[in-house]
Formats: sequence, structure tokens, C-alpha cells
Amino acid sequence: MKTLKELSDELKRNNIRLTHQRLKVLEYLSNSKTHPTVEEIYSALKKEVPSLSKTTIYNTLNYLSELNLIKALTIDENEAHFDADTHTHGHFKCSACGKIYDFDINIDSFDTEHLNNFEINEKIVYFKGICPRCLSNINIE
Amino acid sequence: MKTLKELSDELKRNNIRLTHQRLKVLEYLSNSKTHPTVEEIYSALKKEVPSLSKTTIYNTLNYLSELNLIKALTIDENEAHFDADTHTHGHFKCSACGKIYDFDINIDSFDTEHLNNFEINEKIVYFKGICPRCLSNINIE
DNA sequence: TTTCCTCTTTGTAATGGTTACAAGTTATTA
DNA sequence: TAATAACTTGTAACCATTACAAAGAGGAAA
Repeated sequence: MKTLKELSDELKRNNIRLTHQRLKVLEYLSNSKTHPTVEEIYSALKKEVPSLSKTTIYNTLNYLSELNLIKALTIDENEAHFDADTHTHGHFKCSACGKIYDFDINIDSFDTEHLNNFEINEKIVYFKGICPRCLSNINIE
Repeated sequence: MKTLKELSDELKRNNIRLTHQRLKVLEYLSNSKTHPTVEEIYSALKKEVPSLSKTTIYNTLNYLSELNLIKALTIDENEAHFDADTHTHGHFKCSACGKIYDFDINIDSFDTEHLNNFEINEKIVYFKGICPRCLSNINIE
């Protein structure tokens, strides 16, 4: 998980101004462990920054993604989720509750001999299924 | 890659009627190795079946996905791609040309001790980068 | 064949996440 | 302070996908 300072410094380094709005988005994301969507970030920050526009959030997140400071997750079919943790790890999405979990996985141990002539820039691992919490709820019913 | 017969039989078994339109979609997908989108399937089949509607293609593909006879790929941010090959394998998307390649990978060898209490139903691996063809084109320029 | 019922197809409209754009605002530099 | 560039905002456009209703097609039973 990236700290607010790391994100801010990196933006400065890329000549991207650290505005109040951007700082709020960075702060929210770097403190979050739930892989929030734009909508979630928006409704959370709207209280503190009433003038905030969704476009600003999209802009900020897109900048950060381009700079590889955050990751956009496409594990959810209809909405992007964002993750301030860019160290390679897996994501598990529960089909019942929709929650997205992190899990450690040694992606670089994959045998990828078939991709010898490919330049690999990103390795993504998504698992889907039912989380323990939902499994126990099903058993109760 | 699923044969047309396998797909047809499985649909019959699930009491889904094998209409002319559905057979065409199944046939196209089972012969395809390029992970086509709905748009591609539509424009290819429209010539043969002029009355064909996009909704029918969505319906058919959704049925097949629910029955786990095909896989919907979300490696592309803005459009779903479909794959008649359901044996677990990885997908590599070239960021330059957009082409999606298959590659073999032993996903079950992953160490997933952190997910001991999770019910895992699907394992997805996406790699992104530049394919050999585009790499050599860049070198020429 | 005829009737009935159900499933399917089709076109259009609606949905919803995301992006484009223009106008106004803010920051930076000189 | 003025000038320039970057940023924010709201609205409108975009586009893949889904919802829906009406028309069409197929199978079962008589």
C-alpha cells in the first residue's frame, strides 16, 4: 500500500500539481483496503469537499494509473476498482457478497516459457468463488 | 477449444433450443481462435443471417457463460472477449496491437495457502505487454 | 392439422460507467 | 500584477450491455 507521501512525491516528480482535490483522492485511496470504486470515493469525499466532481476523480485515478502508482482492477465486470497496493498480488472476488480480497502469490514463479519473446509488463491474477464469511452464511440457512 | 457438437449437445441437455441463430454463433465461436467480441461476431454473421440481432448474440453468449461452456474475458477494459476454450490457460494482451494470445500455465501449481477457507471456482491469469510482432516493428522504426 | 403454450428473436429504448468538452477557476512564473 | 498553463466542474456525449415488449417459431397434445 502506497503512503500518501509516496503518492504525492511521485506526482510532484511528474509535474502534476498537488491540488486539494487530488490530495483528498490520494489520501482516501492510500488509506483504503477495500479496493473502492469511483462512486465510493466520490460519495465519501463529497461530504468534505462539496464542490468535488466525478470527473476530477476519474482524472486523478487515470493519472495515477498511467504512472503505475495505483492499479485499476477489472475483476468486476461493470465497474473498475482501484488499489493503491502495486506490489504484485492476487485478487479474490466473492461471487456472493462482491467483496474483493487480497492474497499473496508468487506470480514470478510461473513457468512462462511460451512467452519468451514477449515483453511482459503486467501480471494479473484473479480468482473467483465464495469467501469464508458467505460460505458459513450459506450453511446456516 | 470446444467443438460445435459439444456445445450443441450441452445446450440440448439444458433444454435450450438449438435455433439457427444460436448454431451460427456457436459455430463461429468454436472455430475462432482470436477471442472475438460481440461486435466481431455480429458483423461476421450478419452477412449470412441478415435478420440477426445483437441481443441474440448477447443472449447466446450469456447462456453459454452461465453453463461454463465458454469464458468471457475482461482483459480488455471496454469490451468483453469470448473464448470457447475453457481449459485453464493464460491470456496475454498486447498493449500495442490489442491482440490477445493464449499461453499455457499451470495455474493449479500456485501456492494459495492464504485461501484455504475460500471456495475457488475460477482462476484467471492475464498478462499485458508487447508481443514479438510489435516488438520487431518498433525496432524497425 | 389445429390449438395452445412456451421459448426465441428482434428492434428499440433504457441503463450506467466512462470520457469529451467548454467555461470558469486556480496556481505558477516572470 | 499580468500572463500563461494547468485544473476543476457540470453537462453532454459515448458506447457496451441489458430490459422490455411485440412478433415469430417450434413442440406437444388432441
